[in-house]
Amino acid sequence: MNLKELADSLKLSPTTVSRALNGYPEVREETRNRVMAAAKAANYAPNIRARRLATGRAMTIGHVIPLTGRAEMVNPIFADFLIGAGEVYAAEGYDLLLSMVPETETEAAFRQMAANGAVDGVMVQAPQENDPRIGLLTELGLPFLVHGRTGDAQGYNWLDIANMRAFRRATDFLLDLGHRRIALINGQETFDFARRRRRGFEEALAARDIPALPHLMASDAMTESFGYLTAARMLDGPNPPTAFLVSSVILAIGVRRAAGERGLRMGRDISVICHDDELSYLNNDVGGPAFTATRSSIRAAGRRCAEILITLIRNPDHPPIQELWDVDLTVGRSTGPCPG
Amino acid sequence: MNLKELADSLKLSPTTVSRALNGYPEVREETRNRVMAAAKAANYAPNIRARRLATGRAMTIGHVIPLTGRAEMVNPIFADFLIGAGEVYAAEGYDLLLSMVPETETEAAFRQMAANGAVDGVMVQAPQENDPRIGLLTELGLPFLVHGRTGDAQGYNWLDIANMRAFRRATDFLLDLGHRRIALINGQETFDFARRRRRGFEEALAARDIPALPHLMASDAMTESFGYLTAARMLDGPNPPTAFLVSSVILAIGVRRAAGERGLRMGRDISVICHDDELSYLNNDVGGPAFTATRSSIRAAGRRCAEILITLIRNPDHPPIQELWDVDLTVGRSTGPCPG
DNA sequence: CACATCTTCCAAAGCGCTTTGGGTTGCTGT
DNA sequence: ACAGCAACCCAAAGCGCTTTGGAAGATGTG
Repeated sequence: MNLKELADSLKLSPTTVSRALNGYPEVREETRNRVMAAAKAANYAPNIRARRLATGRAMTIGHVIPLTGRAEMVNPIFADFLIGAGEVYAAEGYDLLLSMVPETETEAAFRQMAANGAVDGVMVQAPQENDPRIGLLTELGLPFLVHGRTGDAQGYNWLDIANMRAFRRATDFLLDLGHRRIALINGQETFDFARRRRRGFEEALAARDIPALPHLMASDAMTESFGYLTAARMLDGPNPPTAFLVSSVILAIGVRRAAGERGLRMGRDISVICHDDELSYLNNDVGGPAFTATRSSIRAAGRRCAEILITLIRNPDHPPIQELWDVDLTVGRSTGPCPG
Repeated sequence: MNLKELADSLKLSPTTVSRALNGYPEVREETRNRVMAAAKAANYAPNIRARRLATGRAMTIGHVIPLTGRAEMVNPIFADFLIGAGEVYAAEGYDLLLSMVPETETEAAFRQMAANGAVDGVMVQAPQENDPRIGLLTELGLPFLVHGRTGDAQGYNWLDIANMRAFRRATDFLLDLGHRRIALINGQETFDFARRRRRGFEEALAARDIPALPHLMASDAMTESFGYLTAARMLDGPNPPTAFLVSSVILAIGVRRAAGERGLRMGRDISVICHDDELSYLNNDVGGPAFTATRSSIRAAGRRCAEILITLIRNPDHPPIQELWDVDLTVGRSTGPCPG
């Protein structure tokens, strides 16, 4: 059943039926009701491919996930972010086009998207230092929003959390508890967020004239095993840390495993603070927070990012939107005074 | 730049340019090369919306994720599955349309998709008992593939792992080690996979005349905290289990936390077997498997599911494809003989 | 009553591609 | 020299919708 058939069955023109269905005013209320009823009865839904061609809008937003071959940076995070964004897209009538491409082909993927009109805008996640995607998308004229930021953070749209401030605060918290040998287990420092976190960490130490110890700093993809192996190595080495600051709950779980195997009790023998993205399947709050954590819901970020991007798509001349979210520090059972 | 302009610039008809670009034989090799070169030089990409309308194919596959409000069942699993499927889609030229809808609206979402022609087929995940989606999609005539299966598993396309066999084998393994009080921490038993796993568990016990103990069986969304709370409750209660069989690594991490807090060493004081989906950020293999586990890569399943679905879309009259994957049991450090 | 103004509807022209159903041209064999 | 046949190319008709630019009829105005 298409528009023409529906119109014929109603003895109306396709024009009128289209207008009735889309809420235009030039149609009598009674006619509109007739049309609506007939459409519903016939289980009619306008062909979305034809509509997209006719309107010139794709009503689709693209998320391009670069596949790196290693544990995808995106993986632990992107599911929740996607769900948050997807909720908003659905509510606003946008489709979500998810594109997995080898990292080397992301530029081609974006060029393709811009040229073939598959999407009205794209979401950019996990920017790296001087991320080429930002310049490229600007050049292509495709509306985009960056979750995170990089470079001077000027002239493009982004939403980010205050990573540096969060990690500075977390470090101060550990220092106040008397810890001096604090380890940092970070995400890959090609990513901007990880660099900022490290800087927050280092600044807090520097402010108290405490040297950052290279053997107590590590960074890589945020997997449980990386957290485990790193913590194990540090704990077994000379001058082991008394506290860990780690960039995700997943890493923290690895740290907990290493500590547990060595008979170290978290919050007593050893302290751990992590960044908690509030992943739905890793709730840190049941029975009081297990980990002391800087926290910020990645799903909420996804929702807000979607809202902003849709605003930008609807208002092409909108000035850049930049939003910085502050981060809570929640005290849990994984931290305590420095022993000894 | 559109096809007509490109054709004009080449002094050819749109027909010929279209054919040249799409690899049809009725065009001289020399002409084809000229067209290709011009297209590349002009950075031309055919408008995908127009192409979709003209061909009648969406070249898009839909994944509908029902939002339940609680920790989405899909969440821990679906990211890896999606990545696997997405790789194949990208390679085959299909787009992935991801649709998050409140659970109550999934039927409407499918009807919409079928009527408006947004997708050529859909992937169905995590089927429940007598899942209404199967009947609905059959009725709508939309090609679909179920990851998992339900009911009599007849007459529709699915790919599943041998859940029952896996859990029966895992239970036998624990029984052989001398364990008699074995706890089952399962996913929500509205899902078919969880029911099968429970049956495997129960059959193994029944085969040795060991009663299944209701207070040692629990099922809910597979979050870390559910694993933790349940294990804690069981361990603190009367007749605590000496072994746990759990439905995911995430649950197992919760169990490990509960055990750790009680000073119980895994593999010595207590045994744990889990099902390992080989999530990329929860690698169980680093330094030898931490958990004894039944394992099957969810990402590989995603890849294969995508392949099958594409086959079905390309061959509408293909007889049902049903694929059952066997599951390995990997022995790790989390199991040992029953103490005492 | 003539004229302007809404209100309500429609015909037709796109949107940018694919595809059907021919036409030309040049070559072969007789 | 001419029919027969490939090889190569094109005009035009869709695909199913939206949207422009009226037209017809109803209503108000001086």
